[in-house]
Parts: sequence; C-alpha cells; structure tokens
Amino acid sequence: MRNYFQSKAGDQSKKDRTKAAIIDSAINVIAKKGYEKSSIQEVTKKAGVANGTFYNHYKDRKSIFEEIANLIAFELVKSIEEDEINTKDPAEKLINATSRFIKHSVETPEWGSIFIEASDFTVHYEKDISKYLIKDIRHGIEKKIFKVKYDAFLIDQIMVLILHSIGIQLKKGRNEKTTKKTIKAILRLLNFNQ
Amino acid sequence: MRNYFQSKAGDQSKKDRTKAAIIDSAINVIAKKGYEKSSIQEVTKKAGVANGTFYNHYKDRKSIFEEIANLIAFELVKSIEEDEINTKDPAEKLINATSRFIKHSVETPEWGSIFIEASDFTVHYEKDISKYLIKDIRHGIEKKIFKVKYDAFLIDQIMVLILHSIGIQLKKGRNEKTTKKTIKAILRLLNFNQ
DNA sequence: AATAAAATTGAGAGTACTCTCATTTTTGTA
DNA sequence: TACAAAAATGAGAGTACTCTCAATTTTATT
Repeated sequence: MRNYFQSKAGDQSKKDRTKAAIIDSAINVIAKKGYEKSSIQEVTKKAGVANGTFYNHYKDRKSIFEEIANLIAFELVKSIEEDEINTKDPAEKLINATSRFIKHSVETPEWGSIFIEASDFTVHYEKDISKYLIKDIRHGIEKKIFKVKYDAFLIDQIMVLILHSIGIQLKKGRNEKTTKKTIKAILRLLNFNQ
Repeated sequence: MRNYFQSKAGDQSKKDRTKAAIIDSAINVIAKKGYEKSSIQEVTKKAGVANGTFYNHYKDRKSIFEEIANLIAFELVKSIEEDEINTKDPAEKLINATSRFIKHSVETPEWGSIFIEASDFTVHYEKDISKYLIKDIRHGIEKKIFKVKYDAFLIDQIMVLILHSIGIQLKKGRNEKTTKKTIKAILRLLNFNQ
C-alpha cells in the first residue's frame, strides 16, 4: 500500500505521476507523525522531489490533508461496497460490513490512522462512511429487528465505537476479539437480541 | 474558572504565584488551540511574565502539558467524589456520577477540552477517572443488575461514549438530552433493563 | 538599611518550518 | 531536431517558535 496512488498513476502524465508520488509520501508522513507535526519538507524529501514542486500541485499545506482525507475515506468505503456479501438480514449485513471495515482499516494502518485523525474534525453521521451503516440500521428498525428509534446521535455513537476499535488495534495489533466485542456493543446499542 | 489556580495560590510564595499564573494561562491557550498548536510565547505573554520565566518552572514545553492534564483530571474527579449522593443502587450511582461528570466537563469547557485531548494519549481504564465507573460497574455485576461479564475493554468503550458526549456538547453547547442518550447507551452496553 | 539568595528578565542563538519566484530542465509536438 | 509550453528546481525571504544565560530586580533575613 506504500505506493498505492503512484501505481495507479503509472500511465498518467508526468505531472500526475509527480502528484501521486507526493500523495503517497504525504500519507506515509501524516500517518507517522499526525497532520499537525508533519511538514512539507519531509513529504517532498521522501517523494524525491524539490520543495517547490509541492506548490505546483497544492495551494498550501492544509489542502493536501483535506484531499488525502477524502481519498482515504473513499478508498475504504469503496472496498466495503465491492466486498458486499449477499444476504437479506440487516443485522448480518451490518456485522459483515463493520467487521470488514475495521479489518481493512487495521490492515492498512496508514489509511486507518489518517482516517481516525480526519474523523476528529467531522460529525460522523454526515460522512460517507456512515451511509452503509445508516441503510442497514434503518432497514433493521423497519423490520423491528433493532428495537430502537432512528437517531443521528446513535449513528454517531456507533461510529465512535468503530473508530475506537480501529484505534486500539492500530496501537496494540490486529485482534479479532476486539472487533467481536465492538460488534457486540453496537448490537446492544441497537437493542438487538440475537 | 479563568484564574482558578492563581486564586488557590493567593497566599503562596512569589514563585508559586508566578507558576499558578503560568498554569492558568497555559490552560487557556491549550484549550483554545490544542497542545500541538499552543506556544510558550503565547502562554507567557498572557500570563504577563517574561518568556524565560517559564523555564524557571518547567524543564520544557511538554512537561507543563503533562502537569496540566493531571491537574485537570484530578480536579474533575475530585468534584465527583465530593458531590456523591447517598444511594445503594449501583445503576443510580453510575447514572448520577456520569451525568455530573459530563455536566462539570461541559460547564468548565477549558477543562473539558483539555481532558478530551489528554485522553487520546492514555488507555482509559487505567485512568483515575475510570475508577469511579469501575467500582459501580463491578458492584452492579455482582448484584446481577448489569448482566455482563466484567471486561476492561467494556470500561474503555463506556469512557469513549462519555468523552464523545462531552466533545459534542463542547462543540454544540450544553444539552441535557445528549447526556441522557449517552447514559442510555451506557446502560445498554451493560445489558441493564431498567 | 545592608546583603545574600531567589526569582525574573529579555535579547538572541539555534532550529525548523512555509511559501515565492527567477531559473533550469523536461516533455510533447511539428 | 527544434522549439514552445509545462513542470520542476532550490535558494532564500519571511515567520515563528524553543530554550539559554548574563544581567537585573525582587524578596527575605538580619
């Protein structure tokens, strides 16, 4: 995953390939140090381009962070949608999607840690990542499988538990049990009795 | 609350009063900008002391953040303990303590926001703030009021929901309903049926 | 009031960054 | 191959900080 965007841009113009190298490097640096402590100097050095080159592609330091946050959210969500298993049961769908999302975030730790940092700045239920949750949850509520009223704050709480699970596993290593406990907690919040 | 530590140090030595002024100022600056973006220059300027004075009291920039994080956690926990209501029911105790803790954190927003930022660096169940939770939860589990097994990760999840509630209310303003929903979620995690 | 110790001061050395822009190099096209 | 347009370069101006230390001021003691 270290050169994901560069690989994708292999056949693009020189400009696009340079930009992809900057993006891959920035993901690496931001994941390691966090946005606040990361510098364009380090990003360009690792990308093997001159400092000034960065400013041919981005207006300023903060705009690459915004772009990267969106790219990563998009890639993570996309992989869930591609992977979707065929089942009609909303609870099962929710469990599958959530555990796949956690797994993917933990197994691509650079993406996971940036996703977590970016999540601090947004209200979760407004994010793309919540959309897959919301659909299954609404469906489950209609079918009276989840015995709760729909509430944006509840979606927020569920996202917080998912982010927490990813954060713990990024810190302490991948752990299937942690994911299971997280899903159990989510189902409790939804008032689901297996 | 703006000059809390300075007021407390009113009768202390000159050195202690200067230090208290620096602490109050640092709380103000860190709460506003976050630790990463806050500077000693701004802290000393707001405290009305010279830049060099800071280094008579602290070894370096990061050590005042650690001290302040501890001070605030201590003050917040202390206020809960002082306030404790006399009831034997663990669920009721937990509800009271949690809602008071959230209320206090939101009503002293400088403390609340620093508490949240400091919480990012620690595992929650190891923190003092969790102790009051743990006691009541264990008690409730023994009495079979909470139908779960005791688990450190569960404490962590509950702390995450509390921190989320404080964060939302710091951003959007104090909201009793948000606190109620948070407590409801915690009771669900504890498998409590009113 | 005299004096030693303690505390404070602020100039400045050192570091690390962001962003600009005149210049150079590379690329694509005729 | 020649050439214009596009892209990349890197020196450096500007900014903002941390931390040190010799000098100064304040405090406490006699």
